[in-house]
Amino acid sequence: MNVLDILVARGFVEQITDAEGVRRHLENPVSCYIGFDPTADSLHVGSLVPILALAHLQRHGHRPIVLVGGGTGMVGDPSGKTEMRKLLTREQIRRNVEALQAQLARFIRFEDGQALILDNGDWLLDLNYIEFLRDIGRHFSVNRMLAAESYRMRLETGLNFIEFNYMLLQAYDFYYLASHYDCFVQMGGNDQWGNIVAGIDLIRRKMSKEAYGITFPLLTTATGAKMGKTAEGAVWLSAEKTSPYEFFQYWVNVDDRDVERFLKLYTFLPLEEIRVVEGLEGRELNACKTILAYEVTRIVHGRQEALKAYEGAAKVFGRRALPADLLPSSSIPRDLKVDEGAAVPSTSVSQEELEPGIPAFELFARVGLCDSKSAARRLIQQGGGYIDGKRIASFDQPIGLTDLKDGSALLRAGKKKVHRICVAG
RNA sequence: GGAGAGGUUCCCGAGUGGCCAAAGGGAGCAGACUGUAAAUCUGCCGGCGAAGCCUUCGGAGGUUCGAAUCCUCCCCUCUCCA
Repeated sequence: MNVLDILVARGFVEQITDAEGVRRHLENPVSCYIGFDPTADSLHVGSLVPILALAHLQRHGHRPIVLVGGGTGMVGDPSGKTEMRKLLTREQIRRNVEALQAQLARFIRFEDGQALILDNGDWLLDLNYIEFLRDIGRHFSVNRMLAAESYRMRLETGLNFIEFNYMLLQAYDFYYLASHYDCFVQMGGNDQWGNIVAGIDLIRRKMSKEAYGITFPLLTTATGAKMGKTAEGAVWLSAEKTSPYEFFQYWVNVDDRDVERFLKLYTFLPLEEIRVVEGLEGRELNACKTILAYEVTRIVHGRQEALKAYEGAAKVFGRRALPADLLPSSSIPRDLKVDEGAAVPSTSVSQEELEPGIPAFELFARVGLCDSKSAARRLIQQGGGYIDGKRIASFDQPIGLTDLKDGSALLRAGKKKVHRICVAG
């Protein structure tokens, strides 16, 4: 089966420059690249679709090229954005590039040249301006660029020259990879369409060769929110920025309507198995969400962490039966025994402090369950503060040794946020 | 460079001397209802133990008993002109 068909079937494809051409091109092992912006020191859930697309490609014998934008990051892509991004310093970009490279290695095998990871800073940073203008710039029609959909929003609010230039740089990247690495396929988010097409045009003019582009849908959740955004901000792939437990919870809490779509996109479970989900409704979907969460967490953080997160959730919210015939390819343990010390965040408090007791609202603020003491007070006054499942009656109720069983207690804010406290030492 | 418009609390956006911690909407949070879902309804939504106090309306000064609101300078954005 052609990878393209798989990508289409799993919902990865929004637009293709030339479906037949791409299919033919992918008959043989080829290279295929996606660029990642080094705007932060970690990727987030939004990057998962491109990453997994490359992983699928690799499974089908193609060679993924991951391009980290150490050069383009200096400029900033205006595509589809309302505002200009802050310019990062070279130093920040260098650090981010390194972090992203390490992260990407978790998803794609780079050994023995099965995949490449490149930094476009290597060829962009030393470009000679005049030469670049004469070689590359002359192939671009400003009229056409101005008409590009990706710039439209910015044409309304304002666009400066450095950003306007971005398209040339990305087109040049594609051309560079085509000529140096024999890579004629670029993929990216749908907002990259204009940049990708620009590269294809450049390759045609400079090399008289055909290149191809595939774009992914820009995902939003069923409620219309951007994928991977929560109140706390982005859901990151790095365990330091978003703990595996939080990450797991993000997926458990997806909207019913998103379950099937996400299983196809974010897991490697076979499509035939996922099809079963279509017939499920209501609470029946909960087991699917658990498996979805487990699978994605496993792909991102590894099996150990995924298990810990699953156990932690089971401990807080109770176990849920997972039918043996539901998504059987998943390696999730279906007879989970909940262990002590599962992945619930915890804080230890000294004996001396617990002796007299700490006012509940202070404790909630201190362990990070609430942003401030005021917020904690409001929470508890509204009946959203619990200790070991019992609602805390007043915000300044002291929490002391007598409230702890076996030296620990489970604090809960609202329905989903929990934190364990235990006696220090 | 010239002319004009504007920068308000997470976002959008009112407010043009005291009644402003600042309308309204969105987001978010809690409660009810549930299924760790959605929708709906109710409450909350700068900080500080409360009365009260402290910090906030691009930045720095100034006028005033009192400023987000008036004045000066500066920074930034947009529109039109060159």
